[in-house]
Amino acid sequence: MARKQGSHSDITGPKLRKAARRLIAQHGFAAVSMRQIAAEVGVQAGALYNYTPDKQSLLFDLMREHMDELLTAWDVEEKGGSALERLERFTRFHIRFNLPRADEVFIAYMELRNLSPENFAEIEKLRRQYEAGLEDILRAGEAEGVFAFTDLRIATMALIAMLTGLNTWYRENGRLSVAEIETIYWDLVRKSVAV
Amino acid sequence: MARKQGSHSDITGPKLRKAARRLIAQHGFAAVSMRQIAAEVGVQAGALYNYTPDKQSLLFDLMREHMDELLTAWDVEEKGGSALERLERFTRFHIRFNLPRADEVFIAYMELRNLSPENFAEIEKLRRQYEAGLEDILRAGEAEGVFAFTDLRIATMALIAMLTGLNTWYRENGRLSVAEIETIYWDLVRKSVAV
DNA sequence: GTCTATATGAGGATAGAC
DNA sequence: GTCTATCCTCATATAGAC
Repeated sequence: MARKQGSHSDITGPKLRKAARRLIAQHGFAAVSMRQIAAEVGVQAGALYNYTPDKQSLLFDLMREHMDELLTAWDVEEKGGSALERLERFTRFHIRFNLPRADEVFIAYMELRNLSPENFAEIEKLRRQYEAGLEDILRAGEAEGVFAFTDLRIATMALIAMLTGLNTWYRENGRLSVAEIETIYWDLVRKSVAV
Repeated sequence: MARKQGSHSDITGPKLRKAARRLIAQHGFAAVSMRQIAAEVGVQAGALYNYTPDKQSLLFDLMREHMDELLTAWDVEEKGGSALERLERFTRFHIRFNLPRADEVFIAYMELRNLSPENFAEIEKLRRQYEAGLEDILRAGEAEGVFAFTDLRIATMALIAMLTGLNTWYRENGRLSVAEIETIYWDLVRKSVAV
């Protein structure tokens, strides 16, 4: 039961991740120092190395955690049905999942170049997996005859870019609710691949 | 006629901009040092300060030059006509202009946070100008009754995000020509705002 | 215009005391 | 687990010689 005085591993760990996420999203990985992160956590820089072997691992862990959560959440959401239903579900899921995670999404897209080659490959694999989810839906819809597009791969990338772009201008407490935004985007998505 | 030996201002200047553009796009502004840039130019770091007052100005000049070229080029291209013609022209222009400028576009989107507040405001103004070009077209199309969308601002941002996203996956010598890509995207754009 | 040399500071990471 | 102190490297920017 007794816990050593000064032992805060269950507090400092999450605080470290949270501070790193916020600071990296705001200033960029290269521009943020371990000292800055430590200051936000409330410890000295040296103490951070009890929680991460180095700065690179810190970035990698943030990105992998984000991608894992994304894939797991989509796995739960994906429930079959017609291609049209599945595409609507994907559209709304993507918006609902990404909107409250502005920092994570920003980092996942902007800091790829700061990953070591091995770490980059791993994150890239997870991203491909997610893209494959949408690609499957579009392929199914084409087979059903409810979707039409010239190129499957381009349609996939174009839709993801369109939906993710929302994060660059969305601000909480804006003039539209998330539900309204979902519906507006669903209208654009649906028509863009309509027969 | 005579030129002092060792005077290379007309060579080193452009070389500096070119090296900075490439390195910043690859590694990020914060991660690139003046020494790295100088090495690529072929001079010592101190010599760069004959061409730029500081690192921040270097970034700002790159971004402003890019936005100026973009706005000037679109100004030439924009020739009136029906909203449908104008939207097709915008779509093809955006792709044709941005595709060969991967580094510039990347920097323009990724390094905004590394601009000083004043510089940020100026670049942001130019970006808004460009967005307003598309917004005008969509508004005109709605008035003509040839376009339909729920929200003008979202439609504008969604289309720009979709088109610009192309830069993240396009590789020269891929399986599709630029002309083919233009047509494929135009199909997606046209349908997404169709009545 | 470019060089070398340097001022001045900050960076990541580690060692050893508590 | 955290602290202080420190190593070592690298950064931007400037000064003055050529």
